[in-house]
Amino acid sequence: MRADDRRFRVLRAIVADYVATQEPVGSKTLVDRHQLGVSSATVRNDMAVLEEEGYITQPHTSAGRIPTDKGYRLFVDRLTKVKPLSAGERNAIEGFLSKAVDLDDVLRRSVRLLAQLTRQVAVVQYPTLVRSAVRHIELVGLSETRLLAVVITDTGRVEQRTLDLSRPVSAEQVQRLRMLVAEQATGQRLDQAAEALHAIGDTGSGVPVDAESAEMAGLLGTLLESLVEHPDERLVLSGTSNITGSFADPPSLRGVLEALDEQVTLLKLLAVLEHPEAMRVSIGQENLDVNLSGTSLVATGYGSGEVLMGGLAVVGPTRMDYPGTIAAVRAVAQYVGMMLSEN
Amino acid sequence: MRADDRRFRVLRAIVADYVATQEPVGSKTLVDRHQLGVSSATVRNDMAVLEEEGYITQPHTSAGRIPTDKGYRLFVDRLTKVKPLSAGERNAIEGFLSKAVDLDDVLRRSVRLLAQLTRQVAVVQYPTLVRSAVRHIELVGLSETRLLAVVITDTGRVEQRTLDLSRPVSAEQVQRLRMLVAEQATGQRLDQAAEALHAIGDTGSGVPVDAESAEMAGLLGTLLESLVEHPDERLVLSGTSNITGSFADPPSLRGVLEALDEQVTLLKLLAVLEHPEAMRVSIGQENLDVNLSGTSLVATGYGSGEVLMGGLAVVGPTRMDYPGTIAAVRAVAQYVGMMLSEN
DNA sequence: CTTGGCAGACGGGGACCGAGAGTGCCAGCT
DNA sequence: AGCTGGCACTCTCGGTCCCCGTCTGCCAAG
Repeated sequence: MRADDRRFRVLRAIVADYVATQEPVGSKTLVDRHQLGVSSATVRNDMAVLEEEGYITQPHTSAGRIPTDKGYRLFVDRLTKVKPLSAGERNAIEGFLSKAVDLDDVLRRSVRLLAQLTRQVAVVQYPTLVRSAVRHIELVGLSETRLLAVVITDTGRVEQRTLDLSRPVSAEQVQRLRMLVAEQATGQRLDQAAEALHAIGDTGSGVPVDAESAEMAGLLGTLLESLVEHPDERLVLSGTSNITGSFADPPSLRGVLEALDEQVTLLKLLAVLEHPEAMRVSIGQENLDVNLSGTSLVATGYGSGEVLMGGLAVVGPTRMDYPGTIAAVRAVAQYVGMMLSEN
Repeated sequence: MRADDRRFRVLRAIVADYVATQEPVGSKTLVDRHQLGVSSATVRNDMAVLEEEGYITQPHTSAGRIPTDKGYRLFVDRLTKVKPLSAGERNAIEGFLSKAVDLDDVLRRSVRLLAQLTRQVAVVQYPTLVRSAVRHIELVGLSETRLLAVVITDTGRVEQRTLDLSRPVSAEQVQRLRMLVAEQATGQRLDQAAEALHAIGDTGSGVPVDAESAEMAGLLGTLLESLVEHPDERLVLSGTSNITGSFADPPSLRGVLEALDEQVTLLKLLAVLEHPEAMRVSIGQENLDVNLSGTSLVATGYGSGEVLMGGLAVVGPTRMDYPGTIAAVRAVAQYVGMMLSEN
């Protein structure tokens, strides 16, 4: 398999050169710039094979080769050592993030930082509330059938959701419910509180309540569950201007910006993450959205310990510095996780 | 002043044509497309005068003329009738916005709508909390010297701010403060509550408190004031992809995106608004930011009645349909104001 | 299996040119 | 005095042509 091995080295060299120069790379420049130990003719043969196997392609006859999505995929899959960030960079990250005063600030600083480090577009998802305990739940009647629930956790996070009720409730009922909820949920972990609220109304719960309150308590319980399970569907974006250089072609640039504006696609891509440590690279056509067929997404989760709190990603052209981006994404994710756990 | 009058009509025609076609407009096409009642030669003379006065310019010798910033300024200042939106459009706005379930949703739908209506970039600022009453204030100790204050208003808005204390406080002190604040502030309008909190510690307030609590109450008071006075410094953006067409030139496009990313500039531009009805158009170089020297900003405030709650704007190329944009911005601002007042 | 050599293909860039659009100016008309 | 038609001039834009350089594929020899 020595020949196969060399072919992979050729592919790697092509990726490296193309990422650096943004220009199709030919056999001669390849042997000049990398120590491949063979002549350009040999490289040409290897390139012919690589092309036949679909790893590289030429934009037009008699131009150099550029990697295909499949080529990048192989390159990324075989990445062994992710070059760690320099001590200076790590210090810069820590210094910049530690100045954050609240959740919004942490997230905004993180995306910004990530965008600057990678010179691409960065995205961070608002975190979930796993493991937090309920400090207070406030209920506000918006209309006869709409209730706003505000949940404050002991970690200082605040979440609000609207509740749609099946039948109208009176102000007194809301007031009673408020007391009931305070009694049952305060101090508990979110999931426990959810359970407790569901239990109300069940026979033998020991808490005497009317039917409406029981229903609403149930709704609240489900709401708490959804707070725990479903990550917030908000995203923070930064560095949009960085991709102007990467997509000179106006229509494709427009497409990318549209996709970023939509957010739906991004949320879907981030939703597949299941573990904070998981690093997912999605290249070109692998993204479902046609608008993103020219981009790659480097995504990972963040959280405290094993618990996934949210996702974080970098979006850039398929022609990007994967090792560098992966390193930056991972590092920032780790710091964000730390910042959010230690509170 | 008949000649002067005609010259203005020529300028108006140039603006109209240039906005429509995006191409420099010459004297002949001008007389063809508009009923100016004079020959092209006369128009040429007028154009020469307009150019000398700085209202129009030619990109290069023997091309048509395009309006300068000064030209747009005159055009906008002399705008009398803002064409009202069609009934269909108004219905569409109302229908789309009325589906919103909470504040975030209202704002997101508004920007989105505005971006679609104008085919440009839309910005909305989070609203202030004027006139709201305090339903609940929750305090969470983050560290010995940091306190998170969460304010819930009767309108269902939730705001959180961090408080930096000059000396460490104990959990019991925070607990005592919580009771105190609940007693003094709940149910009051924000500004009244702020006053009440400041009054604590003053001689003769009748409320016996220790020095630390008094200090913290004071801090809370100032915090409430700042909630009332300073608009939230968050913005929601939409329609970024729309400007790719308007700025074919990559570097200038990048500049605009950078400015939008920064937000600081936008916040400054929105900060000058003082009244919900005020409509402010800032053209080209009038924007302080060099990155925005090719764009115009059409901004207005929104709120309930006389009270300004926040700003709302459209950013686009100086070559934009001012009457249409102004109409759309005004209409959306009115609806947003309504949505946020009626809650 | 590798290498050097060679012919062939093809895009990019520069030079050239003609068409078209637009201007400025002037003389004449009202 | 102001408007108009005419005319000469200027300049950009788009198309064509052609050459240069680069890169490939293939082949025969090591």
